[in-house]
Amino acid sequence: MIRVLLADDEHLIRGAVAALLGLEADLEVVAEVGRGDEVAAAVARHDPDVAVLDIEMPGLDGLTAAEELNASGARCAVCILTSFGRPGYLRRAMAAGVRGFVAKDAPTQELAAAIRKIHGGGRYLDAELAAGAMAAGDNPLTEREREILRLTGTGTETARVAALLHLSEGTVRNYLSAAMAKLGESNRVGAFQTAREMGWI
Amino acid sequence: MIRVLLADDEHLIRGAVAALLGLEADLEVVAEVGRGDEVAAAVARHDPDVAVLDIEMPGLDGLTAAEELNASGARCAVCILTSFGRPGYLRRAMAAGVRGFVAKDAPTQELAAAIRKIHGGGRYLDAELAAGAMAAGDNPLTEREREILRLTGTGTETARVAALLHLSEGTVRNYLSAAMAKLGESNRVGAFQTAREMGWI
DNA sequence: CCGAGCGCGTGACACCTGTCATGCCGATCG
DNA sequence: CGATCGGCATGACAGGTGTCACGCGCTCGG
Repeated sequence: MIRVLLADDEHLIRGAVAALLGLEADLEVVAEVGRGDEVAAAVARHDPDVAVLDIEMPGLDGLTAAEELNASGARCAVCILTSFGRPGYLRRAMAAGVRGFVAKDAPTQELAAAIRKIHGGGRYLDAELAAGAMAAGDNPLTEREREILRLTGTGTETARVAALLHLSEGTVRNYLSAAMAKLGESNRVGAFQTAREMGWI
Repeated sequence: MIRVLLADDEHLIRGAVAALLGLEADLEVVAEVGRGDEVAAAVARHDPDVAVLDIEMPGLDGLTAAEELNASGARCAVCILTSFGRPGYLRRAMAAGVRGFVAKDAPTQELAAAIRKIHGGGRYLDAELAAGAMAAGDNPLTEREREILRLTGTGTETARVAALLHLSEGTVRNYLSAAMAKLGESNRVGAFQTAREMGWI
């Protein structure tokens, strides 16, 4: 019996996935959490064999939670289950020691297959996503660029961003310009969108 | 036995929701589709009692599909199941004759409860979402404003937007200015984000 | 009927943005 | 060690952006 922990902020979906896994004779969902920052405690308490983590979650995102588990030397294998097969996500997941990466639009049986595979010590990657990640290459943005892109991407005015980061307005514009050049976009809106699309923010 | 049609573009999630509903003795999933433009044909063929539609789908979004069903006088009741409880979505759904609206982060049992309720001729609305929709009020944007906001929101340069719509650049900027005023934002990025947040685009 | 209101469309002006040249500092490497 | 490269930071300039006043046509309600 493979003991599974499920982390996803959408309660109904979490229950649905639990129902799906419940149909498998060799899988048992032993814990469910709805926030990233509850993952570590739940793993400690229930000692699952496999943790299935969504990425977009309140508190702490699934990738950071996976990094945390890895750093603390947790025994359980981690499988990411996400809507967004963004290249940057896959990279970060691999770097965090994640062994499985499944998209929410993968075939129905794929999650159970991934869980079995990684529980056996193997890895499970969606071929499409892996190819996409290879093609996209590494994240070219620096930390400052990401930070400024994040802020301006939510509609924050340049002046406010500058104030928040204790920078001159010109400097903020310059980071945006650098990000735009790296991303091949001609304005901040496009730069933000493609950076997000790539999972680089 | 209530016959249910399921429409969601995320294959694995669709299967999971089907598994969830399969646990209910009085519900039967008779058809699944992954695209909005396949909903009408599937309804015609399988004659379900209730159609559960996601909003974000390729081909045709769930709200438009619901409008289509309503216009064609289909017998089946429609329940929207979505990640995003945006006020504008709920409004459009109500206008389309949708009788149920459930968020993907609602409690696990809520979907089955909603299906039973609307199959019995009632309505089922998430109280939180309904309150939010009331508070937000109507969509203040005109069609032109929405169109231009959509385009600039994906990074398209003003000049290109103007060319696409056969307008002067000044006119494009003016529509954006109007949208910004209506949304209480001071730049196009913020305007796009809040318009999307509200489900007004 | 006819003014009021609204959506559409435009150009001119002030201001914000994107670009460029420049400098500083720490890390890497022959 | 000195050279080189990459990240951080800034100001000046040109061009794009947000605002405003204005005009056109349509649709209501008085």
